[in-house]
Amino acid sequence: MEATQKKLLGISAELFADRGFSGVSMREISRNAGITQAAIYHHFSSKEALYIAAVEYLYEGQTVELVSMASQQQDPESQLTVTVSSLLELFDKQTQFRRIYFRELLDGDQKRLKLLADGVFPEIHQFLIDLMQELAPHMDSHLMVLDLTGLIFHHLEARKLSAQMDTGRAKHQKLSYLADHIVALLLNGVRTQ
Amino acid sequence: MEATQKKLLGISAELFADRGFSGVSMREISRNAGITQAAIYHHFSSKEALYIAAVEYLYEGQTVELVSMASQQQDPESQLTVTVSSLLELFDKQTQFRRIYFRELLDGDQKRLKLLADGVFPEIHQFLIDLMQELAPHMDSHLMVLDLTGLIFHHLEARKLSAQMDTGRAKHQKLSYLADHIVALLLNGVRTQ
DNA sequence: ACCTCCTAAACGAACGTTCAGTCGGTAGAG
DNA sequence: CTCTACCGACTGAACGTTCGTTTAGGAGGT
Repeated sequence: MEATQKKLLGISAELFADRGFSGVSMREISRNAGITQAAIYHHFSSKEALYIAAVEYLYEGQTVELVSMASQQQDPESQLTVTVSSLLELFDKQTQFRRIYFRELLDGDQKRLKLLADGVFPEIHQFLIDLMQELAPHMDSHLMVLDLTGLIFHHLEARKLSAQMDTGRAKHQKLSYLADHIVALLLNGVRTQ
Repeated sequence: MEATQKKLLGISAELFADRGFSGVSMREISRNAGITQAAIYHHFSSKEALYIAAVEYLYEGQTVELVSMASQQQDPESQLTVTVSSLLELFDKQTQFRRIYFRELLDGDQKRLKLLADGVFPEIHQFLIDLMQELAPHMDSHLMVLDLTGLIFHHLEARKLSAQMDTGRAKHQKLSYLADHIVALLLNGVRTQ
């Protein structure tokens, strides 16, 4: 792939994740990329095409990093612990992916959701299914994936909100504290161990 | 409040929830309200002021409905069951609030998040704290609220995504199935009962 | 005479997109 | 080895449209 094209995809992904499709203009993208607006149309046929390409570009990197985690642990419970804290750390850094995920949930049409479902979810799904199958064969693994992603993504994204609440305390911003809480909830629910 | 003003707020809330701040134009709002664009500025000073007013208008209705639920149940576990399915049903219908919540998580600045934290969360928080305190005094109730809202909101919003997946099945779209799953997870975690 | 609520029309700015043309490189023909 | 034709990558300028907002004024009630 061309250097300019890759640069455009990276910058577009960053801007679109930050402010959404209609919150970013082609002029702004071109300015950040150091080219003219017209040059974008040499590489992508429209703003929508650029957006979709940028989202796909963002999806590509995500699945690979997941597979190599947590499999070295022995018992399932340790694997879950490692998985949760790894996912928290990973998606704490991958802010763009997290935000695009939420934005696509809100605004993605059928076709774009299919892209998300086929391009990203199968791998994370399979990865978690293997774990959950061992840990909790009686649960609906499909829903378990949505539980985990929902808990992790929501906690990460809601930190800004927590910080605004009277009850919000510093520990709630710490990933390790979040991880312990989520693991405890997933393992035992609200019951005392 | 004036009828026109209320109508503007309702229509704005609907459109902004559907397509976001920059995805909706003042012309579109005025067209839907049956007035001219200029008339909006008689009631609201700017697009942003209208957006904020619409969001506040959307927040107002939410907290009241919560309080009257689930308190008639006896044991804490039944209360949780009723609460989860009530929240699922409520926010399944309140699509606008759900979408605005996610949008504000993504795009809300400090001031607007404070609005959300102070205007909506304290009530739902207190409501759930009372329940959780009884059910699980050893857990962090602040995080429990985020667990619950995260699980419920994410499951509801992710149904569109589930439908696109190979593993997506009809039962995953049923609220009662979701409710049973969430309650089971919250009560026991992944462990077999 | 004044206020509230509204319309018609227009403002400049920003939008996505297009178009003609330039520039460096490269390949085929002589 | 040079001329020429062509290529992809890009610029500068403009297209028509839509944007948020403003202005001047009118209708109706008090």
